[in-house]
Amino acid sequence: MLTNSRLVHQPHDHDRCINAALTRAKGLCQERNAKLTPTREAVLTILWQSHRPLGAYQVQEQLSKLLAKNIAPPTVYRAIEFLLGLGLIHRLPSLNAYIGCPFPSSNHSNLFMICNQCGSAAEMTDAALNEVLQTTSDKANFVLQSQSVELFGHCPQCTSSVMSEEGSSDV
Amino acid sequence: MLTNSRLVHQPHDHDRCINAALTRAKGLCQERNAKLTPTREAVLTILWQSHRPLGAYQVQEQLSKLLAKNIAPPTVYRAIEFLLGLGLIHRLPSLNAYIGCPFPSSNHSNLFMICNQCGSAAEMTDAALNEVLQTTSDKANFVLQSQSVELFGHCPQCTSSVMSEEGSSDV
DNA sequence: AACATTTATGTTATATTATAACATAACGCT
DNA sequence: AGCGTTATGTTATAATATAACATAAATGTT
Repeated sequence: MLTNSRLVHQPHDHDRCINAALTRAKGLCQERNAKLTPTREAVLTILWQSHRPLGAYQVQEQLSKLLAKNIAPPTVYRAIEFLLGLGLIHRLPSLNAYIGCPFPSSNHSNLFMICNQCGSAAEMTDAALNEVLQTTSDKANFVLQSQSVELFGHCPQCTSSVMSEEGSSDV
Repeated sequence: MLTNSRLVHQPHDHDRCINAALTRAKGLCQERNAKLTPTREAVLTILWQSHRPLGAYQVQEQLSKLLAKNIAPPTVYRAIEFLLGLGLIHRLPSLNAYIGCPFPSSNHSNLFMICNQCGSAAEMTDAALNEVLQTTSDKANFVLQSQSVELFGHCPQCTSSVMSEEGSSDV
């Protein structure tokens, strides 16, 4: 089972995460003859800097700052589209938001655990899950092409902090 | 395994579907002391009339016709919110669309099979799936509260028609 | 190097989905 | 009837996403 749950939910050297992600991205782009332009690289970095999914307009803000000029929505959406195409990021439909993918080269079908409290999203792949989805589809004569699985609840960190300080409420 | 796959994908007397759904809705509202007002009932009917999920503004159009007066978005969204709250309809996040729920009273977690070709969406519940999701969450110390599972592909009908007439392409 | 071709970005406008805020109307209770 | 609660009407606007066309940058070809 591939997961970045521990990385998302525990303190760690996040700069190394980001660098590793950029290195992977560059490798993948070379393989595919795709160009990781400065804009695209900046968007990828921005998405990786946050363990929470970011909306396109949040990306826009940060991108404008980072590149020190006004960036219009289409530029952001184009970069997002490019990165989605390579599997370097994912879209979380229920949040209208985007997040870096920790294992872009593995041919996986994604599952997200989204914390209702802190907004973090951890990605996993689970063979058992994919089997069940395939079996269920087969039973219904449904030809499965892709999937979106979003789980909502409380991440480990928020669960333990809820235990100590009472009366916390979700976002 | 609860499913409305056959109903969605095969010809049937759909008026009976709708009537049954309305009857269930009325029962549920009585239980919960909730009022199924004409507007809400109309929205539910409209959503049931289509086996494809409808966007809020599609509902608005049809509702305006049905009630023979201009209906503004907030009215639609309020009715939708009400129906969602009772579990009478579901939202499909990846489509920004809504659809009637075939088994609102059963305490289920939903899965949708969405056809990329005809746009139909069939709902199912699958015990095995829910177990896997629970197990996966447990392993990650994630406290699961709710979920959204959307499968994309080709429904049985479209799959068989693809076989006969070649060269069809997805929406 | 000069040119054509493709690819990426800039720019403006607008479509689509959803909600805020406040006003009015309908309902349910005493 | 009067009062509080719930539902709807109305206007404006927020948030998300894309269309359409112009420019620029990179790439390939002669």
